[in-house]
Amino acid sequence: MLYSKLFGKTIKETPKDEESINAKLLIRAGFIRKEMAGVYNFLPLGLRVINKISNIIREEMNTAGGQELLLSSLQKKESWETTGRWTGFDALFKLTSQFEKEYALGPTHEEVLVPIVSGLVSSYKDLPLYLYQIQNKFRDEARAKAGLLRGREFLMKDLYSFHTDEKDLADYYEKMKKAYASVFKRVGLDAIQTRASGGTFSEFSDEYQVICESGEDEIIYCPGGDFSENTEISKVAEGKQCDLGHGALAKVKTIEVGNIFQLKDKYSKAFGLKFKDKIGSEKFVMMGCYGIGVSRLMGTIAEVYNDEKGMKWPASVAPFDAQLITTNNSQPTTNNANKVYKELQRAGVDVLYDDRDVRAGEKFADADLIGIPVRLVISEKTLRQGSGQAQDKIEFKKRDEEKSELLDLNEVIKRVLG
RNA sequence: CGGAGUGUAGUGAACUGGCAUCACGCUUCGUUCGGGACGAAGAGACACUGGGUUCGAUUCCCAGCACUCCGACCA
Repeated sequence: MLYSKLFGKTIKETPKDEESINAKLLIRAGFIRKEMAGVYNFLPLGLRVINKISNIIREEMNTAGGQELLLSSLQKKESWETTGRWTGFDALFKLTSQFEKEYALGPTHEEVLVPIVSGLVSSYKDLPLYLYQIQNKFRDEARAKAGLLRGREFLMKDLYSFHTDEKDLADYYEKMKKAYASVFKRVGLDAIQTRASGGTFSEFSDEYQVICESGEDEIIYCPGGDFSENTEISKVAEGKQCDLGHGALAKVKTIEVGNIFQLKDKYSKAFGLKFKDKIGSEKFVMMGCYGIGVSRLMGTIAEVYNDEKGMKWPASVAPFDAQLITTNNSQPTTNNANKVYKELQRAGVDVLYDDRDVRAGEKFADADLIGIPVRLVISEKTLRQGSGQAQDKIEFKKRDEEKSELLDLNEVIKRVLG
């Protein structure tokens, strides 16, 4: 991609209507634009990150047997009345059409999915079943805040599992824990599995919490990794020694990036979702649900991976693999850079080539702000040795390191893709 | 939803009861060219909305709206 053609610009000043790091940086770097409080638009750079994250989640959900589908955002009132959540779900967006008909804008999808499953599942042979989607959710938050961290419209992955019995649900629940651990690890986050309130469904749920000052949750956890509880439910005191000898339990602020629940038969009962078991008796389907806030995850990564110059994306979710820069517009430099750009693309490197006619300093500053993990520079220096003899090198520098090296194209490709 | 703060050009800021100012960005020209360069010439604003006070309001007052933060809330 040529930078000169990329829709979206970096801005030098930090926007005055944003306080959170994630919103300030992502807006300045040209990833997102605010629509209104709690609602953001994703520009091409931002969408690339969203897609990278989404695809990692897809891979893990598919590995866990999930089938992707896409459910409606506009939902019928009757289903929400069936579950008692038309009035029972505080953050439910309700809208009235020009014909005075009322609808819900989906904050979650049990009310849509369960009736569909109910029509298609009737035997134990149809179970278990794992269905998920990645889709915009709407929640009428009393107060949206912190950029992408708490929005009124946000992207979420929600998977629903359907089982013949509690044992099977519990087994899958454990399997999902592994899938979740894998997702967060792959996107570069250290997410702590945390015991939390089960809401109206069950005694407990498990949350995935990332330690971050700007988070609105608080956990008490063992640094050794064998214990973590949300302080909303925890009765454990900070400073207490870990039972397994890992030291003192600590209290920290966190961002909740995922939450998994055992719904059991709550929605099956509401919608009459039953199946016939092997001996022909009818039973309610047991359910679990498993959510990851995709856009919140992006915001969390922005909160964690940055410095005073800008973003420092983990390679797995970066909008591009590498950013290519020239420091001048002389013919030899430009010709060489054009050639390198093509060869990188041919080798499968997703590269953002800053071909603008601006000074080097501006390109460097923008590259640091955008935060692509690898910066490649082509200049007089890389094309000529100290003795004046011609050479064909590329300066390779990682965003999160200070040192740079002069490398051959092949070595660059190897390092970027490796 | 309670409390506080802020609304002026695409962005960030200033000033003022009497023709609205600056920087960045943008357009054109020239000089520059490894860390947001320099010079010259331009374009760009119903000063959030509505009311009030006043000869005159962007400025003072009231109401509303929007955004941010704190709190409450967050299946």
